[in-house]
Amino acid sequence: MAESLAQTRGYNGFSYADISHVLGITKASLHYHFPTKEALGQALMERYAEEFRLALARIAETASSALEMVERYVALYRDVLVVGRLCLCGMFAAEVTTLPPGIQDRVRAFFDMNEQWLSDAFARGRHEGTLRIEQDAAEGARLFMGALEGAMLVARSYGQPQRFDADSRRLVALFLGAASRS
Amino acid sequence: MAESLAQTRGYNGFSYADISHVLGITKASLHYHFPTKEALGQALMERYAEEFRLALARIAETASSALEMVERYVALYRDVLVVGRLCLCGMFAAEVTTLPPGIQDRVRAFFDMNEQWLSDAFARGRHEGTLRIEQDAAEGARLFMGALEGAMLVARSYGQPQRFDADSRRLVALFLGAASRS
DNA sequence: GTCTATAACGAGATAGAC
DNA sequence: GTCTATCTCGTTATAGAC
Repeated sequence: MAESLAQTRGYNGFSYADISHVLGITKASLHYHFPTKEALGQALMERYAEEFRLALARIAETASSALEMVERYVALYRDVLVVGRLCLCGMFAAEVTTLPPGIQDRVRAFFDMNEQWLSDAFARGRHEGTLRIEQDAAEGARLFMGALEGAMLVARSYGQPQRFDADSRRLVALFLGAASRS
Repeated sequence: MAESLAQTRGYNGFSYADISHVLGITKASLHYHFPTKEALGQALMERYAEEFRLALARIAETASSALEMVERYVALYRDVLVVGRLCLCGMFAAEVTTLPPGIQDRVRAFFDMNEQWLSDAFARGRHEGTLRIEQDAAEGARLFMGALEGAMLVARSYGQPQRFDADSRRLVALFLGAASRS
């Protein structure tokens, strides 16, 4: 599928021919659905962001603590890493200078959404008394998201998801923890 | 220059033609110096890693504290970000599945070198009593390096190096700080 | 070492039949 | 919607003159 190829090889690393082989249809048929590669890239980003948005909403509704929210957030990333992919937006962010502007905008919008959600999670942690870090929740959210993207990037280049696990555990522990045992 | 193009657009985002235009020579002449793109990519990685190695050695020799080591390490990354580039290895890490194996190896070797150096810096911080984090220095080094790579990636997609500055300041503060004022 | 010229291939994209 | 056929362009790479 196109999404998988984009997350594995990047926007400049896959072609209409690659997708058509996997799907068993011709390039011309693909162009019927997505006239240009820009349109294809936009559709990919749109769907990816929408599914991620839904997943985050589900977590926010059902999680019983800020810690659980963040741990399940990390698991979303881990799930794509273990199958050899990167976050689609992390991948596109690396290639951003070569992307059509319409796709660049969507990359930033995805990051914005993630930062907002994490910011809410950390604010909840503060309310619960489990936030370990004194700082502004929004600023912490940026650091956290960037650190996760980087941890994925490096871990995948080694083919070792465990590297991501170690990093993400430490990272979560830095931000949130059990309430003080008083 | 080829290095700049690779750090800005990625391995799959530049061509012999791009470089030849910038250098004012023909593609054929470029092929005389670098017969294949794989050879060109390897040469790029080799030089980048060697210059980084020298820069790190200089810092380790002249820095007067672990905090200064790490701050100057962060400045190395910042310097490439402010001119719109990524760390060459961060970029290549995103494209790693599309790279010739000989280049993949060098990407990992670069990360290994960075982790080792940071690990030494944190060990020094522990010796000085400025290490804030209880953990294994090597594990902290991985988290730190990955977080910096990710912070660059995200900051550049916004065209805002200040994002990187905010993240890196927080990150450094998490790991190292002034000695307790006792 | 650098050039012109060209090969060989894959990319994104279109026309038009079915 | 999917196909065959084709186009145009950019890519890596080579041959051979200067």
